[in-house]
Amino acid sequence: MPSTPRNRLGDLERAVMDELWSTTEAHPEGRTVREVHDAIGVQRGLAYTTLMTVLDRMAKKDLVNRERDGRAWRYTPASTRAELTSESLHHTLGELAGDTRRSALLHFLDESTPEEIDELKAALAELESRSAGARGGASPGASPGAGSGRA
Amino acid sequence: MPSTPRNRLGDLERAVMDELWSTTEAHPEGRTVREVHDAIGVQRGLAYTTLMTVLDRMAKKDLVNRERDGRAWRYTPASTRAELTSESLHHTLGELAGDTRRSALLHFLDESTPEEIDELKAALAELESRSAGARGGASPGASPGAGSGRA
DNA sequence: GACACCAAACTACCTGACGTAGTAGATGCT
DNA sequence: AGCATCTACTACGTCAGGTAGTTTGGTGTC
Repeated sequence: MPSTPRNRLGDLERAVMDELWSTTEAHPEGRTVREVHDAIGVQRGLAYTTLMTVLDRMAKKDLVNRERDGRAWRYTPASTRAELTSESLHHTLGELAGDTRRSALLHFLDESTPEEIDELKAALAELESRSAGARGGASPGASPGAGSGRA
Repeated sequence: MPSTPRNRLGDLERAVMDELWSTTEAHPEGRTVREVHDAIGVQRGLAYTTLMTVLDRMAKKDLVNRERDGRAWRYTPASTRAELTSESLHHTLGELAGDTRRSALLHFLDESTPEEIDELKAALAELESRSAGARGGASPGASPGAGSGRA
């Protein structure tokens, strides 16, 4: 479990997570500092050590995991983007009492696009069909088709 | 419109908003620094000027509005708790691509309590009944009775 | 009118997080 | 041994937030 807040990421931290997330399929073993630096640091004119420090801090915050690979570390995201987002949503809503939460949700939906609302409905339906399926013979683990494939 | 990010509040800022929110009905005119200090500053051992500074900053960030009352200012929340929460939710989800967002929502729902899910469904229903009502007059009865209970 | 009081304005300091990076030490390869 | 590369440690600037002191100006009072 996270040992430190790990809420709102900084800009570079966010960029690092994006980089790690977007390459987890291609590099399940994780990425080294060098690779991350090449991917996002060079174009920003950042020093190698900057990425090293940032990744080190992120590991301490349990935003990423790391594993030795020879003399280097390989970093992997500790959570998926979806998980982290979900966490953030819960965090935001968690401080509210039930009735206020209802009101906040209403506001939220009120300012959502039809697409977003459809996504939400789809997720709700998915959840329901899953729990319905669980009564007969569950197939856990398998995430929905949408999953992680990013643009 | 907000001139500054106004996302994530600090602890004291949050406490101040809570205080303002929880007393808007009793004090629609808003509260003075003195009152806020008495309400939440004294028990924390904070100086009067601390609350003054914090409220001043919050006004500059458009988190609160203020209005003269004799020589003092009266502070009122610039948004309801629900609005600010909704804003935060949008902000969190706004950075995601459609498919990732769906996945995030699914995760979110997955870790939500049945009550929370019911609240969400109620909000969705409320939204729908409202737009239906706009068309020709369905029965908007929907939610109100549901989860709210506590103070 | 002088004075005390109070609120506001201004200024300052500390701390923690983040972005940034240099230097030193360890390790492995040739 | 020499060199490259990686990690560890340290440091610094900046910004936001929490904290509070000092100064200024208005108001009521005697």
